[in-house]
Amino acid sequence: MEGLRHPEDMANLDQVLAARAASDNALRQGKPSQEKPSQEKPPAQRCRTNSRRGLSDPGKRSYPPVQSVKRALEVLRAVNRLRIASVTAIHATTHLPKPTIIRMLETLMADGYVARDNMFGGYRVTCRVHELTKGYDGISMVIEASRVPAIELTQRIKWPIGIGVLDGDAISIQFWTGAISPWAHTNTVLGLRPTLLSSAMGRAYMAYCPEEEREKILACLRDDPHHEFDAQTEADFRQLLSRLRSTGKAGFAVRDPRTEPKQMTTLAMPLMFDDRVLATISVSFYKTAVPLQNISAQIVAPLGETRRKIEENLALLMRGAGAPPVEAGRLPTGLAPLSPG
Amino acid sequence: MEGLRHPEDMANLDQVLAARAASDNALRQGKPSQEKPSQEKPPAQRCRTNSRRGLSDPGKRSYPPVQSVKRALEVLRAVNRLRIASVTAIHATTHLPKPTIIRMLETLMADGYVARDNMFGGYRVTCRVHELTKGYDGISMVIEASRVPAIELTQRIKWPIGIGVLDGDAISIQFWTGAISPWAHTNTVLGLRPTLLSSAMGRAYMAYCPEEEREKILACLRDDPHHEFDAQTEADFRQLLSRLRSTGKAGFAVRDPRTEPKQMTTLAMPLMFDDRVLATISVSFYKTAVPLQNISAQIVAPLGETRRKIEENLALLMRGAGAPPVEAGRLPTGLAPLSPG
DNA sequence: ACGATACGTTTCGCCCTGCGAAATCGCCGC
DNA sequence: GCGGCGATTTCGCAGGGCGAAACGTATCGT
Repeated sequence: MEGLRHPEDMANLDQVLAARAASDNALRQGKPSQEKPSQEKPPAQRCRTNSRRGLSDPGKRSYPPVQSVKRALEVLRAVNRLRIASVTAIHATTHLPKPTIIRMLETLMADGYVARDNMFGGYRVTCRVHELTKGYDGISMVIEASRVPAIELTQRIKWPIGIGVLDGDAISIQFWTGAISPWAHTNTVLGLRPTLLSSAMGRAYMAYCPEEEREKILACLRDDPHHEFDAQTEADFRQLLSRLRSTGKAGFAVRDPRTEPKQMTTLAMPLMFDDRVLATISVSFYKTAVPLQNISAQIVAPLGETRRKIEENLALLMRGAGAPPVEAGRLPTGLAPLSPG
Repeated sequence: MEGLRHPEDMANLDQVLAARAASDNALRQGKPSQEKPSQEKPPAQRCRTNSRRGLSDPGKRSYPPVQSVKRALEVLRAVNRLRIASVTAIHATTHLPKPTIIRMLETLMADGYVARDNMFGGYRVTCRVHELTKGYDGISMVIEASRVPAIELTQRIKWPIGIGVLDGDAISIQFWTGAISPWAHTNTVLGLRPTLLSSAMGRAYMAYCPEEEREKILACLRDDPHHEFDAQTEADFRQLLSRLRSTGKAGFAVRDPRTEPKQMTTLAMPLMFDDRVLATISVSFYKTAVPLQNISAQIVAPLGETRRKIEENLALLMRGAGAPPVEAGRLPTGLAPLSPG
């Protein structure tokens, strides 16, 4: 319930987050998150993508947004809304001057995003627009769904959280809250590719992905000489996985204690939609810092709750993403906004 | 087989069509489509969206494409391809100067299409990009799939073809080849909303749409006092529909002969994907021009063939449109192009 | 630890591109 | 064949966009 309400709301997600950036940074620096007179110019601490520091501060923008680009996107959005769009209709919704609208439409047509002719009497978008969207499903969506809950979890339990997705024969870590964890043990883990066999994330993935996929992956591991994946190893691994699955929906995987860093452990859960594992989420912590009997309460329970929130978000985003081509409303109207009646 | 091979190819569809524009226009004017020395300047006949003339001629562009817009879209496309994109990676694929890339990214971020932070170390697209795509499914896609085959059909049988989609309690005509038919009987039918009960398109839709949808629509017609839809009418209509369905997949609907224009008739088929009717296609012709015994060969057969082509295209486009979030390849790689190894 | 190196970001002044009011053009309906 | 509507084009001005070069801030190797 505290998650996202509606795909539309997602546009605000990062704004919400941005608003939280200050406190994130404060947290990182151990300062109490006291309010500071907002008029006083903050110490101009730019944050770059390659900075280990917290969030990017949304204030300072060296470049003002490029006007023509904003307008073009506005026009493209309008054509999407209108389905079959006339210049006047676009003008009515965007209030841009008509020459500008035509200029943008010409530009969009030149790149093939929009088509026009009198057989349908207006402008429409073409399948080319998918090029502008294709990359969203997958890691981008997972991050969008995970960002807020993962940050909250880190603020709560202090240990860094990671998110990873399947990438070939390994997990690829794509998100990591080490920047706001007081106890991050390393600079970054972004881009690392923990093993499917011995890492917590890999095990969580393999345990909960659909059987068909699991078999295909195992077959690949078997065939690839890079992996020492003999019959015994496979049998042991399969048993590990089935034991994991038998713990039910709330199960979590643990990193093979024989892997580095040995003074830490990692604990992972799958992030699922339907029966697929879209990604996995993990927490890493010093073994000595969390006594064994406290792990359930201090780690597993919060992580499970975070997982639930993320999966809720994912479900909403998936629904919004793969919008059904024909709405199932009462009697759908709006495919044809041109209708004269 | 002669249809579209691959969603990617669709970008060329309109170019292919555009190349055909000249002959379309020639056809319209009854001139033999003789080649004219291409150096000789054609009579500068601009074609506008609201023109009844054939296709828009792709040559003349009063405005050159807006550079910054093209670049911004290029950057957005690159971010989509890269999933998590660094400035350098974008630079490598686009060869745009880095300041330009950053300027565009800032602009895209200002509009919320792109997000950035160091927790995932780069830029990614957000769910907001759906605003740039949303309008494609539905009529835009149907037209994209139908345009070429419908035009070919018109050139072959000469009678005008119409494409319509469900719009509330009627069909809305969204595409019409009257502009290139020598025997178009009226200026335009775009935007007209033929009845579900008595029009050929409406009947074709109702006959072949999923039962659940049909019942819902019939219930709405029953409840809406605007329609005189008494029990007897409904019974007759249901019988008509079931008789239509019983003719199998190749069935076609005919316009109620009591509706105007009475000297013509209209004949329609559904355009289906899976078990849904995405649109309907129709031909209208003078009753006296096509003797009853010739209708099957001169109208139904060519229309059926066209329908098949369009449905093939639709299937390809639908597949490309609703791309599965996780590819089912051997072992999918590429969700994470950042992987260092 | 400390430079070396790589990468992200910003500055700044020139110049050209994009702007939009107004004019033009083509269709439609009368 | 005229008037009105909507699409498209013209054209001269000026502000927006451009990118080489400079500048911080990280990471990496030793």
